[in-house]
Amino acid sequence: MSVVRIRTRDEILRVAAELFTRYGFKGTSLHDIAAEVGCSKATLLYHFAHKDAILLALIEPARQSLIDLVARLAGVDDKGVRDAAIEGFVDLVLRYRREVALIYDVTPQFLQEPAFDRVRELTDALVAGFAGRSADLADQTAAKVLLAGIAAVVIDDKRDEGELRPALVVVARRALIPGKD
Amino acid sequence: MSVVRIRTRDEILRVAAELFTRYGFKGTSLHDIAAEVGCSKATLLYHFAHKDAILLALIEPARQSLIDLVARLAGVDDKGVRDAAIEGFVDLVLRYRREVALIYDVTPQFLQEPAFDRVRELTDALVAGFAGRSADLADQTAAKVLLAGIAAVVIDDKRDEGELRPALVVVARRALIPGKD
DNA sequence: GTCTATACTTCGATAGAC
DNA sequence: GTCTATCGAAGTATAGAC
Repeated sequence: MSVVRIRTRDEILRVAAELFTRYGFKGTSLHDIAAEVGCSKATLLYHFAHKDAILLALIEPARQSLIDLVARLAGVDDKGVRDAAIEGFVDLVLRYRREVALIYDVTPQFLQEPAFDRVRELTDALVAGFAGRSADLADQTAAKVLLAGIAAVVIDDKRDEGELRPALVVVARRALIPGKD
Repeated sequence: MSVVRIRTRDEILRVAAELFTRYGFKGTSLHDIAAEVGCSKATLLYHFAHKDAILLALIEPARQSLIDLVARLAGVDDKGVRDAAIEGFVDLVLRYRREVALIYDVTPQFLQEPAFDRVRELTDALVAGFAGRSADLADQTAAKVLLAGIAAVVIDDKRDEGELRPALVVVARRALIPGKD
């Protein structure tokens, strides 16, 4: 029945998230996941076409949130877009820390996956937001540095969201607000 | 003879660097390297104990430069350490762009390698330098963001060193110089 | 519709001949 | 120092049980 299907599928995702986070994507075999779930490798591949599809399913919610954020920023005027982008992105990566870590674990290997097709244009839009839609190359470079740096810190730093959030917003504002040095 | 040994070894490194850069570490098999070099897989593994050892040999010069930079920063006083760290790090990653990209390609998988044992303490020393040896958590967070962000941009951005260097130094200074927002 | 058994392919690595 | 042959493990694929 579909209840069982969903249960098994969810259990696979739960176990895979745990093992991918602990041992990395490449460090976790289908055999490992199947053993922990209590099923066979073939059962995994009944629910997911291949190993990659398990990871893509895990990061899908984060990807949707990124799409939503970029859509929201499109409606913000040039004056407010920088702050909206900074706060929106910091909130997003703090909310999806595990997913961000998984994405970093498998890039650049996964960048050619169809599911990643639009990710490049999404991050480009975010960079434009961080740069306040400036055409200046130095502003865009600063935006790229902050975007990648914030994501990396959220993965690596174990402090909780309450401590991390203000520090990340402050450094982004300080680096991206022009005419201060 | 040793001349031949060195020639083959160097050729393996040359080909491996090219293939790793183009297809990624995981996307390049020993078979691929051997075919391009014109030898067998067993010959590769005569010169290098395992596949990982080829990559470690490729990034060794960059690792040595990082050790040198950290040693140099230890002799700089608190007042000048931030600028020295920023300029030293930007120069280093621009000099070893290919190696930095290779490292990012294989982390976090390689972080447990013995050769990476001291890398964590080296980057910690660099973070302290970026933060001007401040004990403030917000300063240290800003330092981590800039360090990771600069490395990521150097990998991703195809502009040459002359264009990139000033933009990177400026954003780091702006973000890390306190009392400006 | 859900799952098992099993076979196929590729990969990193080893053994032993020359 | 280099080769051929082969191993074990991993990801993948499919036929068929229930």
